[in-house]
Amino acid sequence: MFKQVKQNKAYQDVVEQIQEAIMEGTLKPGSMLPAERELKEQFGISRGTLREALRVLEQKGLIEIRTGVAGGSIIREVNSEKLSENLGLLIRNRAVSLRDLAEFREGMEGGVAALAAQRAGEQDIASLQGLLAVAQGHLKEGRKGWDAFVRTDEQIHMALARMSGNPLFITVLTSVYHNIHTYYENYLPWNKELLQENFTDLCNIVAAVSAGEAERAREIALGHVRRFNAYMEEKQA
Amino acid sequence: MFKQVKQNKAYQDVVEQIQEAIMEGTLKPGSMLPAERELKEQFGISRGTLREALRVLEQKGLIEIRTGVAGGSIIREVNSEKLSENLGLLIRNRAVSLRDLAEFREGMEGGVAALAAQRAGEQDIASLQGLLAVAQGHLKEGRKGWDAFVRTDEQIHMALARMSGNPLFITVLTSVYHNIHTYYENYLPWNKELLQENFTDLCNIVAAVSAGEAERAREIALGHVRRFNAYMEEKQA
DNA sequence: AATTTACGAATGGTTAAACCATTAGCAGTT
DNA sequence: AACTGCTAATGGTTTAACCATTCGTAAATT
Repeated sequence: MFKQVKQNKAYQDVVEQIQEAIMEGTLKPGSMLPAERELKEQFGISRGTLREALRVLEQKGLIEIRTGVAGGSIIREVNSEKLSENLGLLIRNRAVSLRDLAEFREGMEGGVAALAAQRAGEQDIASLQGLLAVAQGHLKEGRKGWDAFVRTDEQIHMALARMSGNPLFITVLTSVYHNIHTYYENYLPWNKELLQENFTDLCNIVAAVSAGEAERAREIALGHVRRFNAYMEEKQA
Repeated sequence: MFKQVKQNKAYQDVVEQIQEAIMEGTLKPGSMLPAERELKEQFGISRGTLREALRVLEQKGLIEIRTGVAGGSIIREVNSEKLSENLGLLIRNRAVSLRDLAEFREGMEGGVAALAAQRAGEQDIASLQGLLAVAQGHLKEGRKGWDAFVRTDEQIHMALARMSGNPLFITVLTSVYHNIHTYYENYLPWNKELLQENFTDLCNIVAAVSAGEAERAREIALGHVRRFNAYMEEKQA
């Protein structure tokens, strides 16, 4: 008949209050919370309890805590760092496999390329072409340039994500790349043909984006990721 | 010349030790940590410091803390709950627009439907058809069944995500749906034709999934989301 | 015998006051 | 002008005690 009364622990209540204030905009990024000895008075709790609350907020990525005379709790710009960290935990625990990551990427890259094609400005296109040039340079270096090439490849994909203008794509892809990288480094046998093929794909994607051809960009990007994933499956199996 | 010495705070050290033990498998899900008063001795720290560490581990989703005589810190099966929570925070805070959410959904639904078509078993297909029947029932109820229809629609999409077997899709789409729902409820003007059209789409998607036709499922799902988003843009503009 | 009640013990939750460690700014010195 | 050392404010940690919740068990009741 009646609803269970929610018995909040004191520190949870503090976390919620501060989190809501941040979400509402009452507390703005860059501003600081009062000192611990002041805050504990405002909330009417002990310092230990307050510190448990602050640790939680820190772990959520909502505040950063600094020591020293000008130290304290600084409200942070919300970012995807903790999300990425969390994803990394899942991966390490084998809850998310390399295959899962690759599949997920396959689902998103096409859409990202299409959006980028619709929205890229002149500056964006110039920066893409700059990255392509860098990639080509690394490719010419032979084996010792491979690592750098892969990183540049990743940068191009991230640049496309940014041009999509969609913070969700940017955040989620950032996390995926950050975590997929370790797999590549440790397990994937690279070779010259694969890199060359990748480079050609990238050139085609950039060309389609530059021309504003969304559907063509989508198709090429999707094919690019698919081919890459197929290679990976083959080598891993 | 020398590398900066990393001055770990005591609680961080504790977090790392316990986290590593969990990741390595030394501490298995379901097992319990010693009581706080015992643990603090083992680590050689005070109880307050230990509790800060436990709060962090709890916030990471690695342990669950229970009170009472048989209480304590239980090692949890790693799951995506906190990742979802984190994504929700990002969505709320970054003022991710409805359009961003819709675009992102557009990027993923096609791939999800295709994977579901490849992987759905007999039971999965039966449960999809059960959901369709429920949806149809709500549709017949007229206006008062609309809300229920929308919820069922969402359940069908979530079921497809689960059938994709990819924890990333499941996690991310769960967060997206959870957050897009509030928008729909508050801002979107539904009408009978739209719902009917949605229902037809769903039937077609389920048919394609049942037949194991991945590419057809992809196309229909993509078209479905696109048509829906277009309608939304029109009504919001 | 079965059920209910009351209590004890173990565990997490919270408090209080003190002291340690770090750091920005200032005052004095060179 | 540059260096040096002090001061004060802030987070980091410790200690010891008590409160609150919960499970098992023993006693009381039916």
